[in-house]
Amino acid sequence: MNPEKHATHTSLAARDRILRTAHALFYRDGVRATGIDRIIAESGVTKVTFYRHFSSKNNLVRAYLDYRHREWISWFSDTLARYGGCPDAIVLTMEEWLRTPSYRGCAFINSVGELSDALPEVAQIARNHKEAMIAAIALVLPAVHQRVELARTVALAMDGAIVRAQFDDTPDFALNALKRIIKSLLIE
Amino acid sequence: MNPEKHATHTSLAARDRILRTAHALFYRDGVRATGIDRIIAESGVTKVTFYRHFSSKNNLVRAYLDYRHREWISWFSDTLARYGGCPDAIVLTMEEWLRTPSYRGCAFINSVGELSDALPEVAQIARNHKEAMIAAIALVLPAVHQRVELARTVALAMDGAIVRAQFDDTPDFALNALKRIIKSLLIE
DNA sequence: GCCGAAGTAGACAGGTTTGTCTACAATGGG
DNA sequence: CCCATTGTAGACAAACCTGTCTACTTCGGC
Repeated sequence: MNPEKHATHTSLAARDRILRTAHALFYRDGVRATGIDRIIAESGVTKVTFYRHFSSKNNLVRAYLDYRHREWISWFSDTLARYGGCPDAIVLTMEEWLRTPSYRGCAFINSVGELSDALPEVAQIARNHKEAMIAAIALVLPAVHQRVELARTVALAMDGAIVRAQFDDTPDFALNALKRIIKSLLIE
Repeated sequence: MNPEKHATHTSLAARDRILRTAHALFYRDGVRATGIDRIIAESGVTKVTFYRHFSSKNNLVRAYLDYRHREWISWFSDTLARYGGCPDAIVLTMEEWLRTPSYRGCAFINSVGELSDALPEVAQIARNHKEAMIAAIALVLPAVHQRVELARTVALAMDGAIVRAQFDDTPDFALNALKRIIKSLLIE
């Protein structure tokens, strides 16, 4: 009855392949620009298999955003810790991300711009994602009071750097500006 | 020979109606989500008329971004001046924009996310737009040296506020965070 | 008054989109 | 060992996309 419990390893592999392919294509080319047929062909399944796992493209988009959220947040938390879990870790972690060759901005910001009318809950999904990002940031900030409010402000500057690095040739300016803003906020 | 010189007032009206309709729909619903047929129907022209003015959808998109750029920059400069042309005018101008009911974020950030592969020059168009925005900001900042560099940093924070306000219910947090960042940057 | 530019209505081509359908094979747990 | 689940291949429907085409009208400048 419960598909989660009855899923075999082969079915998990098929579902997983679809989700990974969708993630790669949706993130790289955009959700609207990517057709179901393309995802089906590149993940090596058939249409029936696909529609048995995801009853519609919108459901696949929801699964993609959920998958992206979990992957990105765990990568972000781990990388902040790897760089020492101090305020400086923020810019270093961002630098590592923004210099990734496959970097194409924030999947959630991009999806809100693309889908706000077609998939209304995407705004709420984006808010949840940013809230988790803010919580991770707060952990590496000094324990001033209103630490979460400070983390929110830092997160807003990060979003500015994220979109700026998306259309600049190099992320250098975005990273320098972010560093300057964080330093300035922490001096007070 | 020169279509600019031979254009009659009726033809200008038709071209203008198409451009305004395209602007409204592209900005509200996104470029990929808006079909040519819809723009044609809502601007009250026929397909032949449309394709006489814009030889392809991509050309219409370019014209839309150019139109948006000129309109937005002149509104932004005027509004900064209207609020006194001082640093405080930045947040007040942003507040006026972000509280507009039709607010849907920055047309250029949205277009980069949607079209970066389909229309490669959109990244350059976005950079040009932000450069003009930075120049307008610099005019209201105190005449410190490196004023333009300061304006660039302020612009990055504005971009953060722009995307944040796009998926929040109210722009209150984005505006407060922006105010805090600008104040902090100007204290030094 | 003629001619070119710009307008009208609407059919059409060729491609792409999402989603359904039939028919059949493999496989693993009760 | 049987049967539900999951998989395969591929045709199909119905809508939508961009762009072209024919055929006719309106209007302004030379």
